[in-house]
Amino acid sequence: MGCPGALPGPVHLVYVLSLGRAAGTHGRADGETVMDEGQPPAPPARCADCGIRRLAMFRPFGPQQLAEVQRLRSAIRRAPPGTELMRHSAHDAPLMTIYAGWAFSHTTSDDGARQILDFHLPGDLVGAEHLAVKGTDTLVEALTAVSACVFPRRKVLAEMEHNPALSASIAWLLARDEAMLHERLFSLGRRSAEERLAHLALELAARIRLRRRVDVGGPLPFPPTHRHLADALGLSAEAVSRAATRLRAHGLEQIARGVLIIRDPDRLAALCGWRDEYLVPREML
Amino acid sequence: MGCPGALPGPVHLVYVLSLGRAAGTHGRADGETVMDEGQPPAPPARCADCGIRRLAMFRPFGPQQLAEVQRLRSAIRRAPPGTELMRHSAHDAPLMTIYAGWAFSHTTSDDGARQILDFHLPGDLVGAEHLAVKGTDTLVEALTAVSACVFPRRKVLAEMEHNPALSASIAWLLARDEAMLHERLFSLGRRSAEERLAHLALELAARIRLRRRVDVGGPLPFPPTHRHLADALGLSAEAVSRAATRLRAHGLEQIARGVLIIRDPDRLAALCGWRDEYLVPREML
DNA sequence: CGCTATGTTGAACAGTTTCAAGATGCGTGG
DNA sequence: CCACGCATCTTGAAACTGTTCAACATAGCG
Repeated sequence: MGCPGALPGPVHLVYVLSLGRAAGTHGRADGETVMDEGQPPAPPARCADCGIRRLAMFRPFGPQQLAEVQRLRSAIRRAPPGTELMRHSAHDAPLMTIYAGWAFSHTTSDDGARQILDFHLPGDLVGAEHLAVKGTDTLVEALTAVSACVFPRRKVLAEMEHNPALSASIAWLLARDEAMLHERLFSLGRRSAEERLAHLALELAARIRLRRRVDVGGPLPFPPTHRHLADALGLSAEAVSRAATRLRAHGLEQIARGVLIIRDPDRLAALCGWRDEYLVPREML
Repeated sequence: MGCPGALPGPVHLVYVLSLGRAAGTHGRADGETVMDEGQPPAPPARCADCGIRRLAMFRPFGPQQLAEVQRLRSAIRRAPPGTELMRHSAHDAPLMTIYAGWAFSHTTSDDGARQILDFHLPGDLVGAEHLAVKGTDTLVEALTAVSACVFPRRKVLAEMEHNPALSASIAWLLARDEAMLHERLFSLGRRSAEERLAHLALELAARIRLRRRVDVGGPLPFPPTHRHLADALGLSAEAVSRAATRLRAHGLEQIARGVLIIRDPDRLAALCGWRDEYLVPREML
């Protein structure tokens, strides 16, 4: 999905993560919409040209499968921060793959409590969990300016019926999601505020690095505010602030102005019981 | 998986959920192991005879696909309560479908804190999330006496490559899991002890009823202890006890001696913001 | 330059944990 | 059938972690 496939190799995606320059947008397919509400770079017209495709989170796709996937794409969407990208309770909520920028899914209860369920980075497939069940009013919102490919639910389901590679790929991504959710569940259930923050920072750092394949110790783009982190971690924004202050004071990590710096990965990992196996793909056969 | 397929219809599965009489176990396929460590009823030899197959949580399977799935099964396992059924970190952790009894997955940190990630009821596929990524030391333990079908990971992966129905079915089950995890995440992040317990009780009651298709208001089998509930909800056993006492006093629900009674579904649902859409299958096309 | 969103810090409060003691229930063996 | 023993559940009181409310600081943006 979202132009999956191909083998890993040297990729320059820094511009995608940091919202730098825009990519070319010529030669669209028939019937494709481009909703241009923001400034992030739009994905290329042909999936084969898509840098995202090479990222580690996709299973290899052959050229003909890639072409089939590209036919499923119904639109390209660009949107500024804060835009509601998707409402899963809607009858025909589509699937999306983030091409550039960050988004997040969340649920809000009647009394206004918000729980962020996941952050979405470039290359992530969003909404696959709602292929099967209608979720409970989950919203996807752009955290930064975002560009994404849109795939209609019905088309994807129809294609899955006779395209094992697509089904397997989606199953694969869902499995990875589930592993991440298990870790998050452990955080909310059994870790202290400080440990939760440390763990989330390490997870997002690992996910960013899987995409960039560079700069292991350096500053990483990190758009979420304390409020976002609090709503993801089941805390108040004040608790996040205090936890962040303590981690910074101990020289472990630093979050400021949209940038995350992991200063002492080993002590951080020891603090929160971090292990990275759950993000690393398993050999499939 | 675990004999999926077929359309809903009148089914008598009370015995499976309550661990009553055993089913016949003749005519096994070649090379199939039967590990008999306990007393629960074993699944039938032929997937086509499997009552579980008819349950709502599976997508329809044709007869030939059913036969293919049956060929993947490597063993049948019966085990008493407390048995470690599976260790996901193991190199070749298999997949399992529960046929009778309850199980649960959990992770335990170095300092002994346990987080239960999910409960598994008859018909549930366990371990699919580890097809793609090696989880972080997740263990599956029998909560009651359990019988289950075992499928080797490699065989399933190989079959998925060219069997879209299987891939789609697994994607479907993973999607349902993810929706449940989202709800659980909301619980741990944003609900009080009382609300968490109410919500979990409603969810498990709904899942039991999806299998039994009977007895909507009556007593339901409910094996988890306060300790299990606490570890699933991110609470202490004492907090669960206090929450349960309050819910009972208000005439909302009652948990005692392995039996759950939902006394006032409407007020319970209002209390915790329960909605059932996330368990109900969406029309696929 | 000033507005607004975000981050920081303090103090009172609340919900949950922890520790502890006792009650209840259930299976086992006499 | 009853007595014992162990696991589970219940209840109380103190301690703790995080929440809430409030004031202020800082940064980014028009």
